Amino acid sequence: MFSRACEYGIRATILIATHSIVGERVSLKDIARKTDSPLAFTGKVLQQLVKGGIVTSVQGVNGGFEIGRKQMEETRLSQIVAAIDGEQIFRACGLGLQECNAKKPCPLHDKFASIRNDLKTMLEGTSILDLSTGLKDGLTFLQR
Amino acid sequence: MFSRACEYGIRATILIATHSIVGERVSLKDIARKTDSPLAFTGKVLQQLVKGGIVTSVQGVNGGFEIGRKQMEETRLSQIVAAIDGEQIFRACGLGLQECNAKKPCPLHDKFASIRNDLKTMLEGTSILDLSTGLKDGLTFLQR
DNA sequence: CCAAAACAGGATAATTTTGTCCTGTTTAAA
DNA sequence: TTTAAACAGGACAAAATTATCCTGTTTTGG
Repeated sequence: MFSRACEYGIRATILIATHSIVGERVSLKDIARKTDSPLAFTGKVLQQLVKGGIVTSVQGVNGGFEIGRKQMEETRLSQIVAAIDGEQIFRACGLGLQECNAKKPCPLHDKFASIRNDLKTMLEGTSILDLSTGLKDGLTFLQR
Repeated sequence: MFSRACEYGIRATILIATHSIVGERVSLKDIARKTDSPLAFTGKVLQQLVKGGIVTSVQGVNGGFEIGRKQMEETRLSQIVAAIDGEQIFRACGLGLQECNAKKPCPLHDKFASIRNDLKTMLEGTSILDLSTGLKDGLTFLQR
């Protein structure tokens, strides 16, 4: 569904948020360890998220990644996905046709568009904060 | 969503069905042309579909691919996807965790499972014949 | 029988994705 | 001021996916 890079990015962002909630920064090293992700590669993904304005990075000793309270409330999962995988997943034809629309639909168009739209709605309706609270309370997990 | 290979496979199968409905076979050459797919690669995908029992191939002059009436009624889109991309898409965690379930869910588990299940239901409820009739009647398309 | 059409399948190549390594810069603390 | 922690980013490597090429086998029609 999502690329590896995107999965790592979402996991990293959720972890960062749970730390930011209690006023802490997280280092890439800790992110990689706590989300079971390859360190250097996750670093690249985080660079994309910083550029995309999803999370903030602080260099130097005691640096790391963080995300503001308002940001975690307002940022939607759809934005993380878009920042890493692009908008393709929200628009693309299920059968890979470049020009597939209501006027000239592929055989799966209607049924696929319905699912794709449900996915879009779900991703747009889910904030980083939504995903982080369960993790912070030990109800959800980011490993294995 | 689906791999390229899978998209080609679905498009090929639908095209084969529209020809089989009127008692014709289609050659790989025609399939590639009419579905805008790379010939040799599509050939490989079709080999998988033949092995998977989705379509039948006939060698020699006047050979090609075909699919029986009963097969096209009974075969579900989910089976094509499974034959090429595997069952991953029906089971996998949205965040890529290997062990994500109701007992130990990722933060997105419930919301993602719901969408994934809708997709599964849709694919299992759609037959090759369903997809082929619109194409045969000129209401849907497989190119561009 | 022979030629040509057509699928099967191995080998190889190109591209994309995933992943690692190394060097540089920033920054706080000792 | 020096050191070490930590992110940034370029270069490179590995793996997976996508795509092509070529040879072989099957089969029908002339």
